[in-house]
Amino acid sequence: MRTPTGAGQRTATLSDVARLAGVSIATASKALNGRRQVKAETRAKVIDAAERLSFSPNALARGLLAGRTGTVGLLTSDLEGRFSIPILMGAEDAFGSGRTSVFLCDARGDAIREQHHVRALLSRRVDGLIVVGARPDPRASLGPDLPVPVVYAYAPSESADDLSLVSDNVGGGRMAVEHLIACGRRRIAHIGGDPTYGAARDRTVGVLGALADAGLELAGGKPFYGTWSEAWGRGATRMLLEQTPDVDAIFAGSDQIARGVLDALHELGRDVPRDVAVVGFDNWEAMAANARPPLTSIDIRLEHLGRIAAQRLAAAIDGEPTSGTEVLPCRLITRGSTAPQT
Amino acid sequence: MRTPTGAGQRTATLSDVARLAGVSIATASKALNGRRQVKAETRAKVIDAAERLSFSPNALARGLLAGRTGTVGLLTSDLEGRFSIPILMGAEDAFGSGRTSVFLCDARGDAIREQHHVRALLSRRVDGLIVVGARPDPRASLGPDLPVPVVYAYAPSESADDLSLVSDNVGGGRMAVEHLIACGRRRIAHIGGDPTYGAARDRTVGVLGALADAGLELAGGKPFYGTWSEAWGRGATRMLLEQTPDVDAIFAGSDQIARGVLDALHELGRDVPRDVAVVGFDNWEAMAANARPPLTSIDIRLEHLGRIAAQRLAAAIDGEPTSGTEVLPCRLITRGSTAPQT
DNA sequence: TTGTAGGCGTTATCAA
DNA sequence: TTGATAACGCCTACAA
Repeated sequence: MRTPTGAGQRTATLSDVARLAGVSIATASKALNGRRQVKAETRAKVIDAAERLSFSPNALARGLLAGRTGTVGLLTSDLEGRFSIPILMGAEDAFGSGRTSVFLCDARGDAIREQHHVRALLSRRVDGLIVVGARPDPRASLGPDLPVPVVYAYAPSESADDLSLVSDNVGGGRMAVEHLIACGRRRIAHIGGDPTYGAARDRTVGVLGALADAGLELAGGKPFYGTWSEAWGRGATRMLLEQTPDVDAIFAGSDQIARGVLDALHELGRDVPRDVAVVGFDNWEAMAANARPPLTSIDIRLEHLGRIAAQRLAAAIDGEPTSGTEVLPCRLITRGSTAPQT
Repeated sequence: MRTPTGAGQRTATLSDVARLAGVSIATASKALNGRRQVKAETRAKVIDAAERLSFSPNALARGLLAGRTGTVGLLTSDLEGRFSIPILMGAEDAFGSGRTSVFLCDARGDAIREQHHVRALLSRRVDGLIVVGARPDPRASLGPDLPVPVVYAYAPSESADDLSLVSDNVGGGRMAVEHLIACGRRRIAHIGGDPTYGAARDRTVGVLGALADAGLELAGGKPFYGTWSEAWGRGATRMLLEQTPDVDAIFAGSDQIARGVLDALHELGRDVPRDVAVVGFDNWEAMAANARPPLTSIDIRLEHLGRIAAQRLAAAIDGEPTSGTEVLPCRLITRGSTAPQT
């Protein structure tokens, strides 16, 4: 039976349960919340009644009283969700089985919309906020005056008073090159992404560090910067091979760039990984795993980032705030595009 | 100044505002809510006080009273968010500026977890639910007894009593083939995805319909089914061209498959679009726009789907429920992989 | 035009 | 062991 509102049965309240069980509201509450000041028999009666009415406590009323809602806001600006979704999933995981739910709001890179969402979330009395930036560069802080703790993930806050969690792009770049060196490569080039991104420059820093440690120089003489696209990966590769034909490895600034690199190498008749090894960045499964050959890539572990963000936020909500920027390590995922040189 | 909890200032309540403005709580409420039974001067005083305290009404208290929370649950099972994120964005759009916020929960294809999330959402007293399935095949209904309206998007409910919104896969397949015919192609083949997906089979139905209308037959004699992967696109294309070398168009069941098709055609020395035109499905921007040449694709308009879902849900919440399955049309996005034959 | 009072559904305190 | 009662923050009759 449906009511005219399109909804099923009206939700039962605690007083319905109490009435059905023949006890007071207070007793029903205690019974359901596992308080021990209630006779086992009574408790059973109440629980039975609650089940029969499929009672579910009103979190609003509860939150009103407790001053906590078990609710967290995730504010993103990442249109496609490529970054925020894994972060969200990690966060959901860490918050554990349903004690905390997540409001996801997309500001679409618009400051006005962001303010708007912040207000909406605060009026819903979220216990805290996770802010995921549109790109991994520092972004404006939401300010120090919010009534709830905030964790910035992926993109750090510009303010050192905030807590920010970011991926270790320097370490990631280093890791890629160290892997290539371990595979026996010596003529290693780097085709980076958009140089206006700090992440692109950081990765280069790692690249140069690892090369220096091994007493090597960057093949091609300098990093190549362009855009985060396959087209750039193709173009840069052609340019690179023309001027430096003896390259035996290319570290690409993203998996999309790497796809372009693979394409161009294929066209130029270079075998991957025999002639040239390739490493990507992001470990974007759909891109990396379906490449030919499958692409070795640096995984920035966004789910892990989300998990840590949730942990830090939970700690802050419980009165143990932290601040500063935490840099989380990347991870190498080895696939067919690199292989030890025999 | 930070309190020890890591949070900024405590949030002001209506009574704080009232006290600062020197009026009663009731008057403050009326003033802020635009009731006209209040002197302009008083109203100004109250509004000023509210701003000074950066007062924001407690949505919990409000919802408790009103029986509505301005909150909706979006329950997905789509690990990567490729489908649910656009749907979410469309829904957010339609719900408009912040009157309604969306809880996003990912059940990860696990029925237990889904039940769990449903309970959590209901206890938070969401006004309604949008359920996005993991794949576009019918899925189990959440049941008729929920206290709030539900809209199934992308994957329909198995129950006709529910309201479901799905993409028109038959129409999409037809649209792809009609476009190819309009481009002057006559030897059109279809490389589909996983045949256990109703969507894969539906697209074929559309293909065959369009061909029949034009008095054509499917090149290759039958649709090729496999998996939703680039590798399958490559393999199937080789197989197809071996047995039917005169193919002049391929409609792929997904953009990933289409990428594989393009790859294989390139290797086999067939020019796209001159020798063979290619159409994909999904209009997955990252895949389609970066393909070489850029891929014409059928867009299933997920944001639009989300927008309609939100509208239907809002209507149901306002007491105008609907049921049955609504089939939403696709859209053709033309790019370089098809072109009128000259 | 303003203020008083009751109630939304819970939980916690205290008395019975 | 149980039950009455007072919050939580807001809105809305109704009374002043």
